[in-house]
Amino acid sequence: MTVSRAFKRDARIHPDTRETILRIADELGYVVDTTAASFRLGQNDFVAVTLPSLNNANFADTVEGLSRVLVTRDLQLLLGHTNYQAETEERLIEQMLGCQPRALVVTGGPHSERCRRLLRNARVPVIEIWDVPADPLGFHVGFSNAQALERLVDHAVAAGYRRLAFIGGEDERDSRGVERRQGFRRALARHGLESHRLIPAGAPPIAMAEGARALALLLETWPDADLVMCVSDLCAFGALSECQRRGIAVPEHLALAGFGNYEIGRLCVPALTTVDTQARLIGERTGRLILDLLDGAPAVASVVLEPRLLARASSR
Amino acid sequence: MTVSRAFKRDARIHPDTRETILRIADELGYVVDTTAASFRLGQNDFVAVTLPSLNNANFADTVEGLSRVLVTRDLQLLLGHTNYQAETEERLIEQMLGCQPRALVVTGGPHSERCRRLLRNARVPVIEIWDVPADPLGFHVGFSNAQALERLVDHAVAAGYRRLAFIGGEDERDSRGVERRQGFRRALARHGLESHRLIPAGAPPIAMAEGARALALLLETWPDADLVMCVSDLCAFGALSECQRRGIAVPEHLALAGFGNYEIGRLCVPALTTVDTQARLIGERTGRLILDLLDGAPAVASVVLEPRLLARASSR
DNA sequence: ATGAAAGCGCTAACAC
DNA sequence: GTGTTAGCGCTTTCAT
Repeated sequence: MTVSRAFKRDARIHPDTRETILRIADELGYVVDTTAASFRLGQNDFVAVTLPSLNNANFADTVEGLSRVLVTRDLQLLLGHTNYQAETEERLIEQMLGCQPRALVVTGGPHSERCRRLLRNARVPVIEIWDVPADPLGFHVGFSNAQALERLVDHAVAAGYRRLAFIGGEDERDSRGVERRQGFRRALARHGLESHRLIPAGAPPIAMAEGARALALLLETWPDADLVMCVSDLCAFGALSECQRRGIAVPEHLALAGFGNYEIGRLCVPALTTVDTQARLIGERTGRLILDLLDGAPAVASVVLEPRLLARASSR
Repeated sequence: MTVSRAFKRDARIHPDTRETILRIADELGYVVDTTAASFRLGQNDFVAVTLPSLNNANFADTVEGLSRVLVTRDLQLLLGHTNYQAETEERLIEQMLGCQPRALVVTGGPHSERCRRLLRNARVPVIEIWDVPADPLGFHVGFSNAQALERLVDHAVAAGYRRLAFIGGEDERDSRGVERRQGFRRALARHGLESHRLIPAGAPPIAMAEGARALALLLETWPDADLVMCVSDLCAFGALSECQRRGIAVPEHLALAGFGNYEIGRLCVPALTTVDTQARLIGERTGRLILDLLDGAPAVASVVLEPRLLARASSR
């Protein structure tokens, strides 16, 4: 017991005793067994986070923001990725819950029924992020993907575009993409415009190559389109690159818009009109929510952020 | 005890009993408490990984490859990032070792003295990746960044380029960048060419914006350069975008080369000459090494991969 | 300031 | 095939 106290910061122990113990521990190469401590305390210092994909700058920004907050309490991130597969997510979440984390942060996706049950019965706070779930499992920090796309459509229609197309969002595994496409259709319907120019982009993750391919498909299918919205900036850049290869002037012949405010959209020529989802802020707010929960402080169950429209040169 | 058996694969238990238990557990949302199991068994299922940055497609590929191998044994990744800061790395590695992982994978960076001591005294295998360390701490899986750059220079010189410049690699916190710059200088010296056209890119992580800024600086400082090599494809794309904004034809007026075979380099116009570092393979080989170590199988201490040169349209 | 006792949830070993 | 027992190393609680 005295040894245990010697290794704690604020324990009542005689300085000499502590010093002796620490010295001997050092000689012996003794280190506190944190697995035993975690077990005894029924919890450890992990905050578990699931992501659809590791290779995504937006999610990386969120994790960065989350990490920045949690590191102030020496909390460790236990990261896992689902590859946009519900079964993988199920396995991952089960494994993570078994680790008894202090909180579980779940990024998007339609969850399997079993997964939803696991999350609902979890003995730790569950925070869904990057979305405003219709049927929340607990806490959530995010924004409305559909509404963000509606804003983008409103802006494009105000700028005079009438024959809008959308690339992506047809694969149910990417629920945020699906929502964006729904927002696209809803907004066009509201404006009394056609919303049938929909191009599939294939299985998530939707990257640049998919955008290039989808643009080629668009030119065949809906050559009359005057603006193409893409499920992400990466996809939009792929489309832009295909325009460049084909000598199609952007935005003169065809306008483009992306989603997510990735760095590529700021740097490419022309720069992409997009929506800033405030990825880092999502992480920071999630982190603060977790700290509030751990402190027993009052915590709002629903944090809804406002994505910001960024009008750039890829559309007029 | 029977419940415990029900959750184990090769336990002697009646199929009906197991089924009943699993069903009820599922209803209850019960999951095995792995902190207790880890404690009881004296070890857990973590493999800890440090990365300089989370927001990097190359590192993400490596983690993806590693994960794909480790998941076959239900090993979990404990991921942490250092933000290219030696002090952050020290804190991170200390915390990770406290978790008693089965192995510790360390990505790059110059380590602090204390950090090196921690790693050397670690009671679990330490694997350095993404480099061929001069003074290995244990195992390593990587490639020679310097040699990869030398190959790239050889190719450029063979193509007729004589006034080569290099962007990045001046900040010691990015040891791989430093190595690449050294390789650049060494190869030029070998060819009897000048190697003084060096442009700083600032603090890591070097992203696209830094590349754009550095290209502007290059045009002021070394306007005679005929080819610019960049510390990464991201940086090179930034430089390319700056060329596009300034109406500089690539590769006719100025040729470009990147590093890392990022997706952007394949899609942009013109596509980037680059080096494929086989990021995913690094992860897979690291995973297999770890499995060998856990199995007590003979494991090679040093895995050196061969980066592949990819000649594309951004240089002739 | 230090020590004694109990128990966290699991699993190896053994009994039936 | 299933149940019983014991104990992993720590920390909380209470006693001294």
